[in-house]
Amino acid sequence: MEGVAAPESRPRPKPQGRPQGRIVRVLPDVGAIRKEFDYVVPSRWADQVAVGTMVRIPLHGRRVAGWVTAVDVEAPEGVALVAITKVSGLGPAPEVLELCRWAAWRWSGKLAGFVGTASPPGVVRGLPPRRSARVVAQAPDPRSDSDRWIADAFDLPRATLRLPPTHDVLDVALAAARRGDALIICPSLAQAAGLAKRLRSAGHTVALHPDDWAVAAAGSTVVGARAAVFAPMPTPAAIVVIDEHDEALQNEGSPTWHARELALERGRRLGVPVVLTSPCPSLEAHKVTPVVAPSRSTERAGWPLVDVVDRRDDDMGRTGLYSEALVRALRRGGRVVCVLNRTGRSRLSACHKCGTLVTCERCEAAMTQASSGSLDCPRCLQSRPPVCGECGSSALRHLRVGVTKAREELETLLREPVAEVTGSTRARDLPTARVLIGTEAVLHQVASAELVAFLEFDQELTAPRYRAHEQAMALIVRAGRLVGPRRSGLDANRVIVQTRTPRHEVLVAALGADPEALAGHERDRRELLEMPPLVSIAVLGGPASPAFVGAMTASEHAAPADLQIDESGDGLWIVRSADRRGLLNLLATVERPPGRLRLQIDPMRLPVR
DNA sequence: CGGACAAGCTGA
DNA sequence: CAGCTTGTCCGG
Repeated sequence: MEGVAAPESRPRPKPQGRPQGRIVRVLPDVGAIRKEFDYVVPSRWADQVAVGTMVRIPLHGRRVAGWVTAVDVEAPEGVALVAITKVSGLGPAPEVLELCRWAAWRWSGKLAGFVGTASPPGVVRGLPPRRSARVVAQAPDPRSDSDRWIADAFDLPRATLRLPPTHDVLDVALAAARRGDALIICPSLAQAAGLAKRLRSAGHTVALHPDDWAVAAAGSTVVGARAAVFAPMPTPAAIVVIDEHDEALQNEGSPTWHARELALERGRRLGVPVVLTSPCPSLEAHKVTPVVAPSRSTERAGWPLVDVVDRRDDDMGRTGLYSEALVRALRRGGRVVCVLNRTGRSRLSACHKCGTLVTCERCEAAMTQASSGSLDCPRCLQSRPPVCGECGSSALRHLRVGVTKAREELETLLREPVAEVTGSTRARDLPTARVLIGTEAVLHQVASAELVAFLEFDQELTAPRYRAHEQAMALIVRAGRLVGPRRSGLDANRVIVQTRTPRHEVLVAALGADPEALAGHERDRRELLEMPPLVSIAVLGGPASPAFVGAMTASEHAAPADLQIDESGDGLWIVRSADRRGLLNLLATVERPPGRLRLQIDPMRLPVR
């Protein structure tokens, strides 16, 4: 990309009648400004500005940062141009800038936000020389026979590789890097750093995004988390998205951009293959790529052993969270991880004496008990000591216990220390106890285990979120990576799932190592319920949303014929259409009313009515 | 975003 | 009506 290359001087036609110098268009790095402005470049810097260059500009009495988005533009009539005050350094190349423009349209976001994500974390004045030693990288893949199907996926313009949970993704990364400079996107930076290290051991020059921005811009394989989809790459040869089903690939805040979709778009524009990997491909991946899978036997071999414990006939009042089958398994040796997706001590309690449900005296919502013991109302944030509101007794029965209480119960049951792992536990100071318990965060913290037990999986299966089934499957996949591939034997590593719905399609698919079966069911359901990806949804919020919805319905711009607008209470509006392009174009063209408007396109979580 | 400027409000 | 607050506009 010329825009990124180190500046070199070459003759340019002198602009006529404008002795001040070249004129460039600049996008200011100021949140609320969507406009671009024209500036003069003093002649001493003329050779240093290209599309993407980061500059400082005077704007309305102050100096702000910005990006050059066009050079040698036609000067606007009747406006006295001001000069840029500084050339700060290199920024995203034109190719990435265009990708940012597309992203701003696709997720109704601000261009400056995306360009900022695509820019280096510090000032980059020049690029390091490209390192070309790739001797080891050219070595043949020792596993090329069994992994032929992986390399073959790169011969398609785009594909989803259904890689079993315990299959090493390094094989895919190597297959990509063998083709040249590869862009490899992982769900987390920690995963990216680990993969980068292993690729380097294999002889590849690897830039870890965003820290090694300049190395990437000079030309190398790039590994990073979701923002790496904007990494500078002069000569990309392939793009890989690892675990495309992982929610971490979508930006949590607004705009809700998704690295999978950006990777597909970037690959299409560059004409390079995009390979998504996942043990349980999302419906989004199914919709836009062919799914390439190994043989059934290879796939089965890469899934964990899953045991489903049917709790329908259990006396749960007596056994609580721990079935007899589970307790037997927990008592066997080895590291054990229990997962219960409820924080605190209890989510629902009743008085032990009078039986009254513990509710908030102000709003009557069920109160939750935190680890500290205090009762908190999740709705109106009232708080009170743990006593019955009716009779004042301090003896409470926990009807839906949280992790804190579950840990105490398990410790009593096993007569050995049980440690609670929370989201804030640092990986290096993981408790040394054999038995760990926590919310799903524990699956991110622990690297391996002999047993992973989901104490109450129905909560995941019935969660009021439209992606609940895919999310539940992703939890089993994650657990499977801790216990490893299936082996025979009574004491083999396994995932245990306690449930009252043992024939649930998620569990059937996990038991049979057959994620495709789940995808079929899920597609039908999403179609019926009009949920993404079969329709596109925009969630509008903020004080300006009623005015915006009004402007949308009154707009003479062609709206999609099936446009559907619903108010969901709490000031949110849900706008739906199966015609995504039409919906996005409408959102982009409707005049923005003054005031704050929050816009989320196809968010991971929808407000449920 | 944040400065400029206008229009509105308060107190004497 | 000065002096201040609040709102709206707009940037090259």
